[in-house]
Amino acid sequence: MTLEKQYYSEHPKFHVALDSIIFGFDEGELKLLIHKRRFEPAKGQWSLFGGFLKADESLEDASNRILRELTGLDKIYMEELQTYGAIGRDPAERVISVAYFALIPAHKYSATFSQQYGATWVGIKEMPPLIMDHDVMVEKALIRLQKMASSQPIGFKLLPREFTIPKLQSLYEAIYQSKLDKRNFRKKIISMDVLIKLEEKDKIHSRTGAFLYRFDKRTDEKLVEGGYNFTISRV
Amino acid sequence: MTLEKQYYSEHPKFHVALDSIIFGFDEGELKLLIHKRRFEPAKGQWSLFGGFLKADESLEDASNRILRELTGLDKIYMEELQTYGAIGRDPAERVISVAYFALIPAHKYSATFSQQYGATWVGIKEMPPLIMDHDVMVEKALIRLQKMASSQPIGFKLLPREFTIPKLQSLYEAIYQSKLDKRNFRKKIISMDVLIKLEEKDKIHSRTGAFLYRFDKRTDEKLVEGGYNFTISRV
DNA sequence: TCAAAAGTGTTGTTGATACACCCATGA
DNA sequence: TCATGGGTGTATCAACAACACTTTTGA
Repeated sequence: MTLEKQYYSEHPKFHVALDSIIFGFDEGELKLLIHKRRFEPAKGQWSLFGGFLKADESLEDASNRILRELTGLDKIYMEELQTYGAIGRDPAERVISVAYFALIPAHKYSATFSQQYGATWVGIKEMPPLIMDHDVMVEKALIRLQKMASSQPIGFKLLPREFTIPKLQSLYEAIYQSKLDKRNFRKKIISMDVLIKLEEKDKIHSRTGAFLYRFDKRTDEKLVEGGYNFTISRV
Repeated sequence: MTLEKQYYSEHPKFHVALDSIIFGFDEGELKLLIHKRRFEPAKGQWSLFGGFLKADESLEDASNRILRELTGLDKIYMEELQTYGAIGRDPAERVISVAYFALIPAHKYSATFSQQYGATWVGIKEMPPLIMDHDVMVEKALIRLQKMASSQPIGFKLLPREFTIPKLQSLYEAIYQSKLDKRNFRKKIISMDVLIKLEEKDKIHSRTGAFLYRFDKRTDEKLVEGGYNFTISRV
């Protein structure tokens, strides 16, 4: 045994898990993907999706694996939220859990996966209590999402490729949980130069019909990089 | 063996470590506290301070322990930066490392501790290469510090209790790594209502002497809570 | 007397807010 | 014809950026 092995082996090892706070936007509401836990402890209670870290994968790989298994989607936007390591957080055994925060375009999410894992979308306003410290994670993720929404164009990650300005506004309203002034919203978002106006209108969601837009990927990337200040007066 | 034990035990365990990115401000420069590693692998190379998580402590406790052992200081400002878990990051063994970002008032830091652990302050501009992924951690911490400086009054955590406005400005300049306009800086910081002007002047650092100020803890807390926008034109 | 740093105000510009009416459409 | 939601413009105000000279003092 080498010196470093000796040294390292003096120290305890821990289970390392991952938990995913998965946001989606649908029916004008910000939603969270959760399920009923399938094993003890707390079997049957509402929980975030998660899993244990495997020996041959990095944390990001593991988190991506969980998202892929669950949604069938790849290239989902994901970032680390925080790592939770309180001693009694898992009543069964000590587990260090790395929480990841993900944004998925809900319209792409196939319901077949949903059934397989018992996944359920719940509106964040109607969210049931979750197990362990999962509620704390969600609260922190929501704050992160709000900050993110005010510093980079976020709609890209949560909306379908084509969308109307009223839809985009309702996304921001769902994230901020407050109403916005539609004239100021439109003025601001257009001045940012990230939207490409299309010819067609969406006639499904209103009688008048609203013009469809697309995000301009190039501008979006520039804005993400530089960061900017997206403030819209809340009403 | 209970069901949950059985389930949990199917999964591998990992060493969990902590690394601290410790910033201080001294001699007009933003500095980082590092040392030469005392064991293999990479013995003798520059490294962040860190240590392994113990079975009976939470992550925050462990990070606080490391800071206390190292600096003799308690109640240091500290927050999680990110968790690093790439497979080959530690060449000896797989280690999941939670990086913490800390701000210490460098004037309180006693040199005796420094000797015991071989701690060395290095200016971030003159930083030597660090082991493993520690450089990446520092880079991320610096960006975090810059964002933090533009959204809450940060001087509180890095300066002595009494300081002059030119000192405070030089702290911001060190963080942003660019010069600021002193009239605009003064105007902005005073309008924020966090400073209490004292009677005395600091005559050590200049001939004219500059008035001393103190932070108003109450206002500071309000601003931290609400967040604000601290933008000063960079020159 | 001079070098070095502290301190001080104004103006132009930009961006945010507040706010009300008309239009298009399908039921 | 009416209810619903889409779309548009302006005036006020607050905040930021740019910018140069005087004062104090110790060496």
